[in-house]
Amino acid sequence: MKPQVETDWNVTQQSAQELQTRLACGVRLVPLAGISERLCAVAAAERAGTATAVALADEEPVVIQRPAPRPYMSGLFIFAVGPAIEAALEDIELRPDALLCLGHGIAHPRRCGLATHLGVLYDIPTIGVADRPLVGKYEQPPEERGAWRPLVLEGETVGAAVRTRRGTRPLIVSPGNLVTLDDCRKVILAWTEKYRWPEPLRRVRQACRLAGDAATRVVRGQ
DNA sequence: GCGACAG
DNA sequence: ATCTTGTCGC
Repeated sequence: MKPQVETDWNVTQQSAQELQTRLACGVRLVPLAGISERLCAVAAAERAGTATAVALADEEPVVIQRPAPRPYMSGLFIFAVGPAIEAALEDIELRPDALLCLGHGIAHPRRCGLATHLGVLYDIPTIGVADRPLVGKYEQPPEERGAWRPLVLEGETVGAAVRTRRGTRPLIVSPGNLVTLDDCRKVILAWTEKYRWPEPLRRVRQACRLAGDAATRVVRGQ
């Protein structure tokens, strides 16, 4: 799949932030049509100037590495890994019903985290899932799987802390684009069983870490 | 002003 | 993310 818009990833911090503010206006938090059978999970990371992106729609994950336009910065995650993600998604032939993204959606200082950014670029439903909040506050949900509490930023609910498994910290989910917060909770629980992370995200996270570590060893010359 | 700060 | 320490489930 290809984005609707061509992006210049080599931009200054200020224009990157301005782009985020602009893209946030294009977000539509409407209910996901039907049950999303065909999901695509996406994970990315930057290390030592190299961005690694992994996309998984079928059995085999697509692993891509590209030079990072800029180092990772909190709040500007996608500007470190954008080219790698675009390359990985280009190898996904069949357009998925939704993108499950490692990172935040609207739970972001400018309401435009990685999941939201991708959702607007590709005009596709996206859900952001993260280990912890970037911004916002939540109360601890009960221990039962499925329990949740809203993630509140500036008086607005921008996501949810969802207990996907007993005895583990909740995951932070937020709408990216073309989904509701209810959709996010529903999808995350539907794809979680034994582990804290939804299975597709578990796989792309692991593949991303393995590939990233390997690339770092090459850079170091080991 | 200072700390916090997705991967 | 990565590292370290402590706890818990199999």
